[in-house]
Amino acid sequence: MQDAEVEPGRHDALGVLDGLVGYHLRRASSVFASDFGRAVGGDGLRQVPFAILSVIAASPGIRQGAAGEALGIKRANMVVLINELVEAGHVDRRAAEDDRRAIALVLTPKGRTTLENATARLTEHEDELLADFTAGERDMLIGLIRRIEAREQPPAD
Amino acid sequence: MQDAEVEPGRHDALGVLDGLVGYHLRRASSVFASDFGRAVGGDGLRQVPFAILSVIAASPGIRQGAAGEALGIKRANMVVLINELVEAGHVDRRAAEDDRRAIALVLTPKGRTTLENATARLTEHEDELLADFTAGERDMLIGLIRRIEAREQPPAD
DNA sequence: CCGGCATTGTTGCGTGACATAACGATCGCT
DNA sequence: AGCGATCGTTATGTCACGCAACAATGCCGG
Repeated sequence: MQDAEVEPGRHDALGVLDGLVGYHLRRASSVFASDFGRAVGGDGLRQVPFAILSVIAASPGIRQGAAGEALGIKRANMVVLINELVEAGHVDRRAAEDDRRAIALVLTPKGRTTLENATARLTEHEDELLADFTAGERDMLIGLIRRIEAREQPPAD
Repeated sequence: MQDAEVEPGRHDALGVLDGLVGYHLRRASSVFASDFGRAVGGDGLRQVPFAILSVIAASPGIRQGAAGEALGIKRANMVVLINELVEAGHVDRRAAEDDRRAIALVLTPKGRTTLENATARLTEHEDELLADFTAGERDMLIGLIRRIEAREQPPAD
């Protein structure tokens, strides 16, 4: 047995932090965030706007509030984000048919191609980042993470 | 086989987003972040400062820069964070012995108890959040996430 | 020994992703 | 008709970053 403080280098000296799932989740998430930037950041597309495009594509005509809810984004913050996407020509605001307060969101053709291009480059980057994962490990990972997401708690009201 | 768009409710209609590991990582990380707030947020302790306390406890006398590096925090941002911790009486700045530019960080007794209390409440909360995970699944999860962290890329310089 | 260069902490500023509170317009229900 | 809930909006604040420039100090080659 050697002295305990000999080699702190390998997996760092994080202390109790190293045993907490939350910390590792945070770091891993930031790794993917940086990679997102390398993949599509050059086009000025950020994570949240990309997520919004994806949701709208999956449910054309979705209400602004519903889109935000699916992504855990507050209505107040959606406004600015949708403004951006409209000004960028990726999204059209349309009046909802049955509710004059609401706004229905649809992708423009440009928005659709932007989403497709970004998705292609993004999956490519993810494959690279997860190169040493087997398909089974990758599914396992997504499965475990989804179970965590399911435990999300409402903000107490 | 039913129509594909029948029930978007259950696991949401996220579109391509649902297949991307990065997105799920982000959401799961935010679930833990909220839980962190519920666990120790009342004491005004945030994730990053807590992480710093943990690193200092693991390596007393560590340089400010080295502590930041272990956590992926830029030196510029460490200044404010350490200021906070010093003002809160959790950390002492000491002059490094061998380098008059550097600063050696140590926990105060108050900092140590704060760290211990937070750690206790935190692991408690994590156990709750991961209640339906077996020990094996939990280890599996941490293992997979750590492999992602290892793929972190330097900021190009 | 001394002049250039890297490193340490620091300051200032910008940004992205949130939160919270208050408001007008509209809807639904009684 | 009236009242509360809901939808989008505006304003404002916070947290966790990022980058650029700087003084003080350390290191090293000539």
